[in-house]
Amino acid sequence: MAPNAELPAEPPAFRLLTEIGIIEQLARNRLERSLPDGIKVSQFIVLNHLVRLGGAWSPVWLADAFQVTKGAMTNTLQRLDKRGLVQIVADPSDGRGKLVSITQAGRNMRARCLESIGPLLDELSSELSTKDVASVLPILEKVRKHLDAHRS
Amino acid sequence: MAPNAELPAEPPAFRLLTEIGIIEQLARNRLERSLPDGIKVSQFIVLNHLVRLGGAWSPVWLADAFQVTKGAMTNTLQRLDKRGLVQIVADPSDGRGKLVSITQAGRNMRARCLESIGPLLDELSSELSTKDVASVLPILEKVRKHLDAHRS
DNA sequence: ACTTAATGGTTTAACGCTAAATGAAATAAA
DNA sequence: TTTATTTCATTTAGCGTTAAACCATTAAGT
Repeated sequence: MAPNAELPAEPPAFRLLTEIGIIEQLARNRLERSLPDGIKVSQFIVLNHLVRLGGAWSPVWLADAFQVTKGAMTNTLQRLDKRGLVQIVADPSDGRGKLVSITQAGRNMRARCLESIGPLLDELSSELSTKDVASVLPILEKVRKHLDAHRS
Repeated sequence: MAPNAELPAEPPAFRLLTEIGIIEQLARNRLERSLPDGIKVSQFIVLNHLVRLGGAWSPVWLADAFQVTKGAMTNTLQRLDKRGLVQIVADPSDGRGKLVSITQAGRNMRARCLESIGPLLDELSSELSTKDVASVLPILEKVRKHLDAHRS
């Protein structure tokens, strides 16, 4: 059974979100297949940011930065900690808080992750012109910032 | 602790996927807050397509169309069926298969869903120019098709 | 016809996520 | 000081997802 060819189009914003949803799913799937040792995208993101930013950060700061709940961040950090990829210590200036930083093993793992996702990024880069990406990114940023600002 | 201002930029394709990931999460969250009766995005998508396409479709066809596994589709269809929003019958021409179609209750629910997500779509539409969306969609489609074609 | 392979759908286990409840510690108010 | 409120982190329950195993049925190969 073939789809009907004469359908009224969905609203543009709807199509945008649909496209984004599908890409997210395909990209996450592809990334997690290529990441080493069962590292998940959420874990890689934390590793990557800890390496890039350097220093020590609280779980709640990380949760806010990556738009996930505290519970999700607790889970991610525990898994990274079990592998020795991050170091988690009590915040000396706040008895409630903790501070998370990268370890050398974490740095090495992040480097391996970068290598493993390289081919995918290269593929996309050759699929898209620099102009393509440059025109898309600001618009997506606008969408993201709007959604971020208006999440009741 | 403030982030370091002098960071080398991530590769463009990386930033693209990051942006898409965050938008997906924010959009899904916002949508599921506004959809009626705890309808999930995955359920709405199935309802919407059944209404738009009409007719009866097999679970495996739906799973392929929406890029989810058969198990995920089984789950979604079972929840829709429990609510009486879809009708599932045995495929008369294939003893293994089933055929899924929308019910009147499903049509009504889909209409309620469209109303409930209207405000979000309107917001995005006013945030983005028609030209914005028109320039973004083809590029995202290119990304999606590439990922779809190259998922080993 | 018989055997083998492929397909349709379900189920299970494992994971990530959210929302909400909890306990501990810091802050504000009285 | 004492009380109330906010914040940090964890835990629990529930949902959606994948991957893999499974059964029933159909299709293909011999």
